[in-house]
Amino acid sequence: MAKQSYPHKEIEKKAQEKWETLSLHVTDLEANDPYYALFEFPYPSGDLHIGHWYAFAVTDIFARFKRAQGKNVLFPIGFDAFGLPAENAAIKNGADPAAWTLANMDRMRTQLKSMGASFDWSKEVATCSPDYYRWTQWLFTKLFEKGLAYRAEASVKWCPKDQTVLANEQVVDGHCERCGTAVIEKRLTQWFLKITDYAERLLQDLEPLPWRQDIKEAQRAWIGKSEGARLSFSFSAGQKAEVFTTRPDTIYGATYVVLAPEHSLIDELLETVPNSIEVREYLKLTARKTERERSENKEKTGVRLEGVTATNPATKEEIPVYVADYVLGSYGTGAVMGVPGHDERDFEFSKKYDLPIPQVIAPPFKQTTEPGIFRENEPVFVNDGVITLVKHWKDDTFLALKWKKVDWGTLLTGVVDEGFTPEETVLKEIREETGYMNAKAVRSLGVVDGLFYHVPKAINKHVHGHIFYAELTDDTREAIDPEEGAKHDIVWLTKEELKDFLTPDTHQYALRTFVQGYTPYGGSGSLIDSGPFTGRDSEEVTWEIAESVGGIRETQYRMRDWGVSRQRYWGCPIPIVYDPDGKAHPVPPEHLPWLLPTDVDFTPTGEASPLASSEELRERVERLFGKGWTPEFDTLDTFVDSSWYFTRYLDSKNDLQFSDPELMKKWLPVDRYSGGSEHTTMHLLYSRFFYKAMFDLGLVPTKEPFNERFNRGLILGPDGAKMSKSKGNVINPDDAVQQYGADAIRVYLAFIGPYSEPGHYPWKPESLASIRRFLDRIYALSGKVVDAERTGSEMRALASAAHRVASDLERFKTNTAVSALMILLNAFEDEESPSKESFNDLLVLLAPFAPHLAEHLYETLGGEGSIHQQSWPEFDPSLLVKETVVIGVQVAGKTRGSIEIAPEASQEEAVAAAMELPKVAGAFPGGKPGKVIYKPGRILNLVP
RNA sequence: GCCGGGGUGAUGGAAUUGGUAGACAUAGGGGACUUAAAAUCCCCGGACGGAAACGUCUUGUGGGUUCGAUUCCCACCCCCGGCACCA
Repeated sequence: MAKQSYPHKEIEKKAQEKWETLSLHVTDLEANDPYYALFEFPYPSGDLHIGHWYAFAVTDIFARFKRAQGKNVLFPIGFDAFGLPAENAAIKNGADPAAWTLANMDRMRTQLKSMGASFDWSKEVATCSPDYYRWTQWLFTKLFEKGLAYRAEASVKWCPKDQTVLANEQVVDGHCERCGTAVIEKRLTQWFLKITDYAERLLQDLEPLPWRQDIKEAQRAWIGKSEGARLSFSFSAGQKAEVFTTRPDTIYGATYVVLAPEHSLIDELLETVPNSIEVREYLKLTARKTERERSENKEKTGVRLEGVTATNPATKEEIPVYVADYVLGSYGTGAVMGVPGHDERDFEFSKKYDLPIPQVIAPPFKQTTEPGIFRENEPVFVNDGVITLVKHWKDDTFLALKWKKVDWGTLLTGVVDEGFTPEETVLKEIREETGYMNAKAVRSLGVVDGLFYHVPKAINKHVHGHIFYAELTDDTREAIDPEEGAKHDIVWLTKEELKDFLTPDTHQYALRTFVQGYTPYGGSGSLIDSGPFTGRDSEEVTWEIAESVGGIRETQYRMRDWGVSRQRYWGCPIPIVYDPDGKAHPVPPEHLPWLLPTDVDFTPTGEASPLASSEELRERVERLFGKGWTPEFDTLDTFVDSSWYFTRYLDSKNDLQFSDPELMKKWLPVDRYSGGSEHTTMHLLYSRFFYKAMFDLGLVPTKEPFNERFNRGLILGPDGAKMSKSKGNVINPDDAVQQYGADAIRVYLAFIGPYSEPGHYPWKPESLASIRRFLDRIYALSGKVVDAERTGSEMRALASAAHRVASDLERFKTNTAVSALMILLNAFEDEESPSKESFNDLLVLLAPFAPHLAEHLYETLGGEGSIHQQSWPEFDPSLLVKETVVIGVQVAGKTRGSIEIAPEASQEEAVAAAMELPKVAGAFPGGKPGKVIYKPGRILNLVP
């Protein structure tokens, strides 16, 4: 039978009108069984692109599925309508930002409706509407009253092209995220929200959320918690500098102190230092650099404050003080102690300025291969030893020992006996073990710890290996103890040969240190030259050491407060006015919404915010508050608008409250929130913070706004590159809808890959065509159905599809859900004449994916109401249990065939069936396998 | 560099969490229908060998645990994402 292509345009239009008439998607917020399915509301750019489709169509599939499952689903939509593009269009074409935005919203509504998504338009919000931003302002004033909003002068990222302040996240590689212009820094008085007060809670409450690891990790990294200690260093000139360190255990290795160029102590110190001109020069230089430039050039720079020293509180040594811009003024205390032996950055700095690099922790190497694997939980014997690189008297080779009983290669080693120094031990060992008598230039290369099991002595050992270098002056040699000589042969090897020859890791370390020089070790281990703590484990005594120098525990966060001021027009006006003394006051609720003035010249001047040009605003303030009062001219970051929109959906028309508390109690937190990965550390973190602040104000019912969170992937152009106008690979969804229909696009996007994992998928027209074919086949099949009893095979196929689709959709694995539908269709096409009843169930399963086609066919077959009011078909679970299963038969783990048996068949039956297979029988001439592993319904493995 | 997530056919991706690897599709090949093409339908579809039955190999690489490993453990290589002078 020839397939006909179904008339998608007609069908889709009709179905959409039907849903509208039935008000099918208006959620009754009072009804039971709430399920809040949320997606990030779009910016009204004016054109619906394929990314929107991916975001909304696939979440719509989920929303429809949840409804079929009996949930009362809220699936709202709105517009994140403030923002730069409207203003840029205004600057460019003289358009009114408000009119431009509203026109775009109109256009997008039409496009959005063509998707056939079940959005509840009755609850639409637009952040630029005074009805909405009135509450953004109200919430801001609440935060202000709670002390969570404050003003401070800060250096901000400034885009010279957009003439605006950028959030840290909007700066990508030192360039403006939007226009790519290099960002500069500027100092302005700004409004900030105290997100740092919530750092710990944002971190703690992240833990139990059912989110993917990568999302949580990104947020954790952004918060950047470090636990450490605040230590105090006294200066020779009488001052004190506090430093923050996460490694107080390395304080015996602190050889200098660094102050950030912004450090408050510097001004005072400048008065006494003899090289103040040089220091001032340096300060000027770094001030001119942006933070970006400072970190771009990783070459460390700094200037010593001549004549000033600090006392290392542990060693009591006087150490130099530097100003260097590798220390940030904005983090910790703006001062650090330099520990070059155990910090990469301090190491670089010390090398450049020729500072000593003492080692205070020995890197440990634990033996993990035979012989001598370190035995955890057994007593450990600690002693000192030496590892010596002995250079040949003439050649550029080194003495190594090739052991006779074991396949080992080592350097010369020895135990440091009571009453001997390591240096003495070196000379002693050279003589005793090799007979060479004249060595010189003994030089220490540091310490390395070896932890291993000493097989002959049957004990765990922890040896502090003092590494030395020595040179033989000549080949004068005496006879050695034959017992010593019997253990190993002496070989002379080059550095390169040693690398292959040396067995223990500790000796490899010794060689590396000799060849490359010392490199800083940032881990833990036993302490060296650390006063009373020498020999102890650095990790164990960290806090003891901190306390011994009067340090106090402290936690630092990398996250900074959220700067929310924007020197732009098209945003929510900050609801603040200043009295004649310049003190900030919140605009009281009766004056909200605090309207965005319209008599504004929004051409950026770079000097003041566009609102400063409004006469009306100035007059308004004087009229309402009195003479001499002035307005705030900045607008809010649009991330503030979007930090609470999901609470407004619940009660979008309320003009007494931002949302109804009872409804919030019922509907929050959002059950499933889907959006783009790009919002992981901005929107998602900001809205969590904002919501928590609201929670503390008693405004919302829970401490977290979102339960599940899913980040979606990206649709690429047909060429596999990111869609962009310049590449000419942009797919216009409107065209695709014309050609294939909305349903085909929806199913295609669901099938492209798992929605639960963000992947990158090229747009493949041939694949879309195949999805359309799939829908056409369903359409064709509808002509074949008959009024008849449903068959067992139909029922089984339906039962497993219903089960599979449901469990896959639950986990957002839309691709396998579609594949289950395809399998179902394949099964139905094999039926002589599928029953109408069964086909109807197929349509219910299809309905979330292809809502228009399913609606049409449902109606054609005489269905009452809408298919989208039908509930998910339920089947007897026994239908999922197959009568027989095909299981693999293995011989010694190798597949040799398969048998079809009842899932509950006994082992005897299974073995008997397997023995029918010639290949299996052939493997057991005796007729009996030695061992049988039988997992009913899974596998039969026969082992000889 | 550090932290996460991954590497499965020509391609997108499956695999009940240790049980016949490659579901479902796409590209490709062959056939049917047709004067022909399109559409549609049927068959093949990891690699190598073989006419075939079949055999050997195969989930980034190398080891290990196990009757059995894509799945668990160790080492290494590569890709993607986040952070990056945060002490």
